[in-house]
Amino acid sequence: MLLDFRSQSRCAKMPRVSLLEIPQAEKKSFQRRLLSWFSARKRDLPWRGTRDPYRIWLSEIMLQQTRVAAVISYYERFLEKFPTVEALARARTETVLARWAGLGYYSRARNLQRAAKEIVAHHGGKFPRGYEQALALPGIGRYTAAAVLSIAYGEPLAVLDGNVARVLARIGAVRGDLRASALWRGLEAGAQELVTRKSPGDWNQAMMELGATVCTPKSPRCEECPVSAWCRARKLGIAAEIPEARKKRATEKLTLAAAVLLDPQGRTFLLRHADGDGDLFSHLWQFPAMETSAQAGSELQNHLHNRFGVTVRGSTVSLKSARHAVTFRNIQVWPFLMRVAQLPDFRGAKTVPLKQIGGLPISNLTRKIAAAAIVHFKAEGGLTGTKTRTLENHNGAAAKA
DNA sequence: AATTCGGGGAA
DNA sequence: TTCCCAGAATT
Repeated sequence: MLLDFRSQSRCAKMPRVSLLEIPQAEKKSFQRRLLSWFSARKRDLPWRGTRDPYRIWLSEIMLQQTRVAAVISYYERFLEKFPTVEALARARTETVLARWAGLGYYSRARNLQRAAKEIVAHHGGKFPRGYEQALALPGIGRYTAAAVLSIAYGEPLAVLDGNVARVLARIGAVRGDLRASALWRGLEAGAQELVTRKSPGDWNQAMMELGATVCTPKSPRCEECPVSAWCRARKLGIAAEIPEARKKRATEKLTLAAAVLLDPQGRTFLLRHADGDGDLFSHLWQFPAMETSAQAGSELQNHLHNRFGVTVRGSTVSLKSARHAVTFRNIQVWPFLMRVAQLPDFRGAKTVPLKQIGGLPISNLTRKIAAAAIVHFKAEGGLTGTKTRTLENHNGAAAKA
C-alpha cells in the first residue's frame, strides 16, 4: 500500500495522515506513472508553456474556485491589457476590475493589484522566490504560494487544492470532511511527501489534472486512471463515497426591486454599493435597488425620492425579472425603467450612457438588468441604430436573459 | 473553526 | 435542480 492514513496516536481526535510506510520503490513507480500520464494527456492551456512568474501567478489567482474553462478567455484578455506586473501595478483599479467583471470573487482582482504594487515596490518587479515572502502578499495563501513557486521556479512545494485533496483521500480511503483543518493539514503533509524534487511544477499540475479530468467528484473514471493500482478507495469499492459531502448553508431567497433610471440623453445612474445588502459585488457599479417583499415599483419610487431626491416623470415600466445565484443567496430582481428629467448628483454615484455600461466593472446581475432594459428598448424601437453589444463585457461574455 | 465572497458548466 | 470548482481573508 502506498499511502497509510492511520491515526498516529498522539491525539486520538486529530487523526494524522501519514505516508510513513511507503516503500520507496512503490512511491517512485507511482510518480513515474502519473508524470508520464500527464506528459501524454495534459490539456493545452494558455498558461502552460510559460515560466513567467507573473503569468503563472495570474492564472493561479483566476483559477481559485473557478473552472479552467471559465478562466481561459479572461486570462488572455487580462494579459492583453496588463502584460506585465508593472503594467498591472500602475493601472487604475477601476480598469483592473473592468477586466475581471463577470469572473466573480472580485477581491481577488483588488488583491492581485495590491500585490503587484508590492512586488514592484519591494521585490524589484519580480515575484518573490521565498515561500514566506509569497505568503505575505495579499491574495496568496498556502495553495497559491506553492503553485507559483513550484511551477515558475521549480521549488519543491506540494499544492493541496480540492482536486489533490480528493485524489489523496481516495488513494488513502480517507473518510470525513476533508475541509476540516486538521485533516486538510494532514493531506498537505501527504501531498508534500509525494512531490517530486525534479519537477514539482509538473507533479502538482499532474495531480490536479488527474482530479479534474479522471478522479472527478462524481463518477470517477477509474478505468482510465494511471494510478488506480494504488487506490485504496477503488479496492474497497468506495471511491464514489469519498470525499464526504460538504455541508452547505441553506439557500435564502432575496427579492429586489432595481431602478434603471434614464434621462433624456439615454444616461443611467449607478452606485458603488447596494443600499440594502452589504458587500455583495464589492466595488462594482450597480443600479440602485432595495429589498422588497413583492414586485413593488411604487415602493421603489418612494425610496429613490427619499434617498436621492429623484422624481420620476411618467410611468415606470416593469421589466423582465432577472435571477441570479450568489453563494447562498438566490436573488430575483424586478427591474423598473424610470424616466427622469435629470439624474441626481449623488456622492459615490455615477452617470453613464446605458449602452456603455458593458465596459464598466459591473457584476453579471447588473448586466442582466441592463439587458432587460435594452430588450425593452429594442421592442419599443426606442434606441434606433444602437448596437446591442453594450451588454458584453471585455471578455465577450454576455448576460443571458 | 466558521463564514463569506461569483459564476457557471456538468451531472 | 444541485454540486463544486487549481482558495483566501475575516471573524
